[in-house]
Amino acid sequence: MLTIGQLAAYAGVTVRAVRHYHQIGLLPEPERDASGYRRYGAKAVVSLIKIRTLANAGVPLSQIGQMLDADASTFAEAVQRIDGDLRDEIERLEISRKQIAQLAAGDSLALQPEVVSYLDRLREIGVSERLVEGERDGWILVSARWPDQICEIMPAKFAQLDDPEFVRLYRVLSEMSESDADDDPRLDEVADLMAAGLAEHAYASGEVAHDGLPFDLLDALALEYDPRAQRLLDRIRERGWASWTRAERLTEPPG
Amino acid sequence: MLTIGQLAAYAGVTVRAVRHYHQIGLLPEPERDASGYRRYGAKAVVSLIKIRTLANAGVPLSQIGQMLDADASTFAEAVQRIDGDLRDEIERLEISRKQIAQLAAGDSLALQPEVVSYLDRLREIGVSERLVEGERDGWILVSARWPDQICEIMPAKFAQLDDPEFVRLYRVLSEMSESDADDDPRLDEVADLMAAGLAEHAYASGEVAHDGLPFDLLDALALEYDPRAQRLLDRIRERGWASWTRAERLTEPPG
DNA sequence: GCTTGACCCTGACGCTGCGTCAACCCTCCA
DNA sequence: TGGAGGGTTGACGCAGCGTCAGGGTCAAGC
Repeated sequence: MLTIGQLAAYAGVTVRAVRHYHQIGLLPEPERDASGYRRYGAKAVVSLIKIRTLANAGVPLSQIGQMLDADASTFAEAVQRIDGDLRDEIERLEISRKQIAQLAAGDSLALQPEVVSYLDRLREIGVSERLVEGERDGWILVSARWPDQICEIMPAKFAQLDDPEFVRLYRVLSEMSESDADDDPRLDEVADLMAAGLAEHAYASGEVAHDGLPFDLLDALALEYDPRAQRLLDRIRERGWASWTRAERLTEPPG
Repeated sequence: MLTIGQLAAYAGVTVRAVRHYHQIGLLPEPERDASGYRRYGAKAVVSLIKIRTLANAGVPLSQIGQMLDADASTFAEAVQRIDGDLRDEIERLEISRKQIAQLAAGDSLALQPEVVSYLDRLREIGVSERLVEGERDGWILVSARWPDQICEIMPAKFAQLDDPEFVRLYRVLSEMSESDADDDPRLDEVADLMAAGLAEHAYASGEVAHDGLPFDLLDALALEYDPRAQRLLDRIRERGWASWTRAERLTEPPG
């Protein structure tokens, strides 16, 4: 007769594992000797080895019991099912690996490569790191909800980079965000540039751009990054636009 | 301001998950409104999306916090580590799949194919299902501890199948195990056949066969399957052998 | 003003397969 | 006889939430 330690050693498992199998009813509790020790026979060793064989093959403990006393076809069925589960799990992990491989650079976190290179272009034209981070978070919001629209939106954004007025807009915004001044004299210039950009964009896209995008959230994000953005938002609204993120008119343009 | 439900919906996670991230300190607790509801701003949405991006990539929650405020090289390092973990996990599952693929037939549970075909051969020569099951469990014990020796042992076992005396031995054993008789007249014949087989085997292998094999366990297994085996064991010992499973002499043969 | 349904809150257990104490008992060997 | 190295039960811990239970709140319709 074997003690639990000998049994476990024979099957190559821990004592704790054996006791666990008892607890969940997978391995029957054996007789006890006078001092309360469990005493095992050879059949227990065989049972334990069978259990471990299935467990090593990825069968959940909860199903091993049924499988051990199933007929051949039921067994084969269960094997099929478990193999399918394993396949799914492997697939999930493969996807994870692909995803993590895309996380090489910091910016690419949750962003498509087009957006990453757009952000790099912003840096090249002299936009401050702070403003770029704000842009990045905005794009994270957009691409989280409308990942498919990103590739439709980006070409227009890249085109803007060739527009000297757009470049100037971003540079001035950069400087303003770096300064500590509460009320910057360049606010009106920036608002004019923005309004012009919005008008152009509205013309280009026929004012039907991207319904359902999280504009409120984008505005809120900007305000959280810099509360002074409220002043700019007010100026934009004075010029008849709903927000800088939205080519949508509140009022018709004069004339 | 967003409620927890809106936040969760935006990031595509459950409310429970968000609360969990609060609990483990991954996402900071936001302000509460007058009625105690959590109120979130846009930055929380961004944070949550970043968290989910890493989590979906297989990063453990416990490491996401550090990764989010790590510099590029630390981040890349962590990515490497996690990718390695994922690879290991996938490999483990692949092995599981291979193992489970080998469990197609019932007998092959924990047994190499050689053994399975040996058992099939036993069936072919008319050995009862009961005895085959006993053999099978014996081989499970042997191959659990000495899987590498199986391929050394099996050829000799297959050779025995061509020996008419061996075949007769197994057939008689079969019949005896099926009967209910407590004391079978054929015991002596069987013991003689066994002793002869053991002598042959001892000669063939030079009496040095397979030290450390679980002979006691094999004997015990047989006795558990059929306590009447004890009588047979006694007869074998009378003939000078330690056990039927062991080509080892207790006493020198007469003459 | 009252109900209804959809949210929100905290607290707690459940799942998987054991690892790892804690606190105590039993056996064997020097 | 004492200490090492077994054994016993009981309990918490792990990851990442799901899922109650037992409340309070909000907006809307009657």
